[in-house]
Amino acid sequence: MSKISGPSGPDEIEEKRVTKEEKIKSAKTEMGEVKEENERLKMMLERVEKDYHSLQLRFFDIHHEDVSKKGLADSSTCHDHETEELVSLCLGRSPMVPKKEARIGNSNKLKEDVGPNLTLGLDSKHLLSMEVVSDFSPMNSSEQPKEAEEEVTLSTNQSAKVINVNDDMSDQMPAKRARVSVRARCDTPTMNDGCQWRKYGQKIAKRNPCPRAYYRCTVAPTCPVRRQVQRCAEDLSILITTYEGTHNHPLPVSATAMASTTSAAASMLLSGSSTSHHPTNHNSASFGNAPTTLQSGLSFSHQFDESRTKQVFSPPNHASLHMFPTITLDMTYSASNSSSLTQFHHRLPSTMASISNLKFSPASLSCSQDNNFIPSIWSKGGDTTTPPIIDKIPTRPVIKGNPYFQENFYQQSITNQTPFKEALAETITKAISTDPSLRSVIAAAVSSIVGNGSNSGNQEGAENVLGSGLNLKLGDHLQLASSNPLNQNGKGCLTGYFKSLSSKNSEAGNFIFLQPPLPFSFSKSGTNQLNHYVPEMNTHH
DNA sequence: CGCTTTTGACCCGCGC
DNA sequence: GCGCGGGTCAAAAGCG
Repeated sequence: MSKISGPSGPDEIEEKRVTKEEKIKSAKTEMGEVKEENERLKMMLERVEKDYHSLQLRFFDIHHEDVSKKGLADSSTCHDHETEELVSLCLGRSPMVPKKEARIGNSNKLKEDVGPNLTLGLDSKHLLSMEVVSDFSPMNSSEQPKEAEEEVTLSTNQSAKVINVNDDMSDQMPAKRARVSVRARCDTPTMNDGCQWRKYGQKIAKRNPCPRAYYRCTVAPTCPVRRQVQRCAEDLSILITTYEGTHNHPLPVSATAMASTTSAAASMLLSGSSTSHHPTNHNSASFGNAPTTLQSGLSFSHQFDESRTKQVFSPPNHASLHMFPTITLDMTYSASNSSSLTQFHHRLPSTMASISNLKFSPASLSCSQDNNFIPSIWSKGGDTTTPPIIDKIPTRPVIKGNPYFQENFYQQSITNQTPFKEALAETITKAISTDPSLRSVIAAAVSSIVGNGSNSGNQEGAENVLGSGLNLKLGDHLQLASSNPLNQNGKGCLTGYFKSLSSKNSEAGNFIFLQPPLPFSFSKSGTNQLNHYVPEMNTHH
């Protein structure tokens, strides 16, 4: 093998030049292809949006007719609808949207308003699971929520790599699940999220004298979803509900709100690294350790299970089964209650302090015990044990009730005498209007999520999307969130939610996504558990 | 009677 | 190996 030495001859230089040009050419070609692909996707999205709209309009028409009939027939029903309107505001519609538009659906308005943020009821192949894991796994499909649970993709950078933990990481890291913890002020034993839960255990956990109750989803016998409910030791009015797992069954519409919310939150968790560009997140070197704070309001804190706070800053590879990455949705701050904000700041450990930065009450869970402020429509059927709804309006964008909101507004009206609607509109509007950065932050997070989920874990792609300012993508993301098996029935909800948001406030779209949107039914379990959270010391262990 | 809740026992992983 | 703590099981009790 002779080695060519000495200065390159003119031929060689020419050759290099040609090679360079070829490279440039191919790069250009590639770029062109990508652009085309982008265009195609946009077109597709537009098409789907159109379809969605026409369906939605039809729905509104039908619904409106229905409402009108019922309204004429029963004045009490009117009241219900009022409540319904209120709730629908929290769910699918901008708080600013006049009820009539929201309900009846001004078609022109709708068409105009359906911004790129609209989330569509597509059967997204991207499963945005509550499981951290499932988002990145190529194996991940909605048919295999359980398998997804076993996959682990707690990558600090969560970058382009698609990791099938079963193959790649199972040996290194034990199975981890994303947990979504919801903190909300609630005087009742549990927040009613629309699902049916069966209590299977109760324990006194360390560092909290209040017993922790364990529930499993009983909607389907095989559903792996677990829920833990515990009062906050430092403020008994705060109820901490932690969800873990992915429903492997269709959910009642009333349950999709929480599912959407938790899946969205889990998504945030998953997108930890990408959201870490947020100024407050510089310390998020390891996955999920830093609180993700949305400055203008709703904030997520990534952390490990609160009961294991010692591990909060453990390196990711210090993983143990105990280290469930947990994202906390803090709904404890009521916009009308500035003092609670302050208190919360003081109470929280430093790592949590930032999450108290809530400027509105996005809560959407109900305290199941307190039926007083539950829309009468819910209790109409008399059977509070069954999730209302599916049979009535399967994909209803206007949801009947949002107990979470109810809870918060209940509180607000107690303290402020503020009417529900006004309070709702006020809080949401505030949050949205006071901090434009919120939108971008959420968009970033969501984009990264989608990048992970839809682009085969290609975060780069998500960033590109984000960078290109394609709000478009946001809708996708949201839909992704709602396509979680957790909320298989929730597409309409989230979709409507967003749509309305985008319709009235272009900045609101992303925001809502983070809100726990919804309607919840009353479960017997909820009402029977009043005493569970009164610190009972009779628990075992 | 069937379902849910209660609650003591048990299991498992971790740290020492 | 042992103790601790979180989580789950399952028999008994409760409830409608």
